[in-house]
This record gives sequence, C-alpha cells and structure tokens, in this order.
Amino acid sequence: MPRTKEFDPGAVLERALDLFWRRGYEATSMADLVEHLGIGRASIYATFGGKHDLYLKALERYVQTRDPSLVELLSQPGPALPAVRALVELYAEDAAGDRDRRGCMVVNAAAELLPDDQPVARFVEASWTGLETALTSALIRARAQGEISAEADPRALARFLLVFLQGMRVMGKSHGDPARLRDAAAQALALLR
Amino acid sequence: MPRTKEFDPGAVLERALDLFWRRGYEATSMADLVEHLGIGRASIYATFGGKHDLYLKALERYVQTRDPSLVELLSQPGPALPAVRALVELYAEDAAGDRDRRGCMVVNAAAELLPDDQPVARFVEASWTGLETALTSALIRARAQGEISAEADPRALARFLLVFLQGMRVMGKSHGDPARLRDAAAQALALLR
DNA sequence: ATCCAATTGGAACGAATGGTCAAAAATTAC
DNA sequence: GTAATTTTTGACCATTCGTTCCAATTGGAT
Repeated sequence: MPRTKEFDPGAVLERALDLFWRRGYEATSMADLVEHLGIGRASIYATFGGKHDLYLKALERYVQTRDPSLVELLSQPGPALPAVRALVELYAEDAAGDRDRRGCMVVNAAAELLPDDQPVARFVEASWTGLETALTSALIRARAQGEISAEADPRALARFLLVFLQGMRVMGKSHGDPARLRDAAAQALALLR
Repeated sequence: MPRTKEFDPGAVLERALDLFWRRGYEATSMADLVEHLGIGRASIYATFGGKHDLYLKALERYVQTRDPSLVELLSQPGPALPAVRALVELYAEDAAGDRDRRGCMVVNAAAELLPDDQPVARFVEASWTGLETALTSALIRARAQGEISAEADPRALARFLLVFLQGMRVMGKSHGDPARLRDAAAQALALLR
C-alpha cells in the first residue's frame, strides 16, 4: 500500500555525505542540502529526520564505506607487517594527494563538534577504538610471526600508529609541502622493526 | 583627542579566544560574544571588525600566547634532545589531561575552516611550518652534539614529530583512555635515539 | 567651561537559519 | 476503476544570524 519513493535513499545519503564531508556540519545549511540532494525539503525530513540525524547517518556511511577496507587490509592472512606499512603509506598518499583537501570526515567531526556533541563523540571514539583494535591485532600477529621484535608492545605501537595516522589526516587539510607527510610516514615506519 | 576605551582590548580578546577555542567558529554567535565579552555589540565591531576578523585575531593571540613557550623551550642552550622529549610529553599530558577537551585551536581551525577559508589556511600553515622549523633546528643541534645518530635526518624527524603532535591534539578532543596518548607518546620518543 | 570626537548601548535591519504544514500528486491494492 | 495512503511540492513559520545605524553619553584637549 505504501507508495514507493522516487529516489534512492542510499544515493541521496551519499550526496549528503559529500557535502558534509567537504564543508563540515555548521557550514552546511539545509538549503544547500535541498539544492544538492535533488529531493524536496520535506522528503529529507521524512526520510532522515533533522539535520543532525542526517549528519550522523552520513558519518555512519562514511565509516562503513571508507574505513572497512582498512580493517580488511589488516586482517589478511600471511605476513601482517606489510599490510600495516601499506596502511600508513596509503594514508600518507591519501592526505598528500587529496586535491580538494577535505581530510577525514571523522577527524573533521571530532574537531568541529567535540566535546559538546555526544552522539558524534560516541561515534568518533568507536571509530578510533576500532582502528586501534585492528592495528593491535595485526601487530600481535606480526610479533608472533617474528616480523617485529619479540619485545615490542603491540598495543602501544598500535596506539602510536593510530595517533600518527590522525595527525596525517588533519594536516592533509593544509596545502603544505606534500613531502612533509611522506617524510613523516617514512620515519614512523622506522619504528616497525 | 580620542576618548579612551572603557575596556582593555587585550582582555576582551582573551575572552573571545576562550569562546572560539571551546566552540569553534560557526557555533559561536555574535550574540554569544556580546554576552561573554562584557562589551556592547557596536564596540566589538569598532574595535575588532566583523566576526571573522575577531576570530582571526583570537587565533593570532592563541598562537602568540600559547605556542611561543614551545619555541623558547626548543631554543634553550645545552642539550637539545631533552627539550624535544619534554615537548612531546607536554603535549601528551596536555591532551590527555585537558578536562574540557577543547583541543588545540589551530587544529580545530584547520579541521573546521579549511580548505575554503584562505586567511585561516595561511595562518594554520604558518603555525605548522614554524613548529617544524623549531623542531628541525633543535634536532640539528641534537645531532651535532651527538645526542642522536649521525645518520638521522633532522628535518624528516621534525616532520614526523610535527604530524604526531597534531595527532595527539585531535585525539585529545575525545574522551578515550588517557593511557592511549601516553602510550603513543612513549613509542614516538623511541624514535629519538 | 566648552567644544570635539569617539565610544557606548540598544534598537533595527534584511537575510538566512532549521523546521513544519497542508494541499496536490501518484502509486499500490482491491 | 476506485479507494487508500504515502510522497511530494512549495509556501510558510518563528527564530536567529551577522551587521548597521543612531542617538545619547562620555572623556579629552583647548
């Protein structure tokens, strides 16, 4: 009995994600969204709720469609260290080569909305904890397989990498020397031996 | 002939800095500022210009009154490496112990306003370049004094530390395990040998 | 004491904000 | 074909936004 929607909610959410990612939360107005999403104002409210709900769903989609490749990358069987190194280099290239300098949406969310926005805060923390866990488990495997020193502390190393990666993501928003992030990444990788 | 102001512009700017630092640019309204600065609306415009000008001046004050201690710290005569290590630990403690999780205003500015806001972009880049330069010069001294390996690359190491420090500053906005940043910092310091 | 000039508080500005509502259109099930 | 129900459209809402203006006030210089 319900009438079918004329649009694909997933595709619309993707466009909302694009806008929020590029401009942030406050700087993106409902008028902007109405214009770029291609659907009416009321349809947005009916489908996603208010602006904050829509932002949260966009952030969720961001994590689910951009980050998971990382966890998969880290969970491949076989040698674990190359995956970790590849991850760091991927982040460096990503940040250094990002033409429109949108950075990482999670980092942007943390910087703009935290500490006041609790739903976003929970989301950010969960995202970071997830990456820390994936890194830790990869490093535990690496140590077990003799790829890094037996004395290494996998969790501490994972935490270090986690912080360093977020650093690259913030700094990627600035038009600095692209070699800066590459140099930094090369040094960070020296810690993994 | 000009009449003297009834307020101390420096003190007022300090209060504006406090607000912008905590809430960011967009989320801070002129009404908020009027309420917290203790001076009239027109006085704000007459003294500092519009909202964006005020933000820029607050950001400037932030860098001038919070960061310079760092440059001084790194420029002390004698052994250079302890100063660098102290700096990393200071950032870690700062981020982990920051009760109200306001983070670093430069990082917040970068995440919220970049890449679209060019004046802010210039400011952020200058701030980061300045820290990179100070770190590089300290590490050059450290190498010359035999505190780190002769094969070490001071600039690359400085860039690494720069990125890592900014990472701590973003992540400090989240209520995560405080040990996370301390663990990370300890690992990063292992690179300075 | 007087004039000058700048600062002051507060009212007012139009534009833009996020959100709502009711009428119209459209699709499905019968 | 008809009835039912939901989506869509777009006008509309009160509020808040950053900014400007003006009249009153204030303090400094002569």
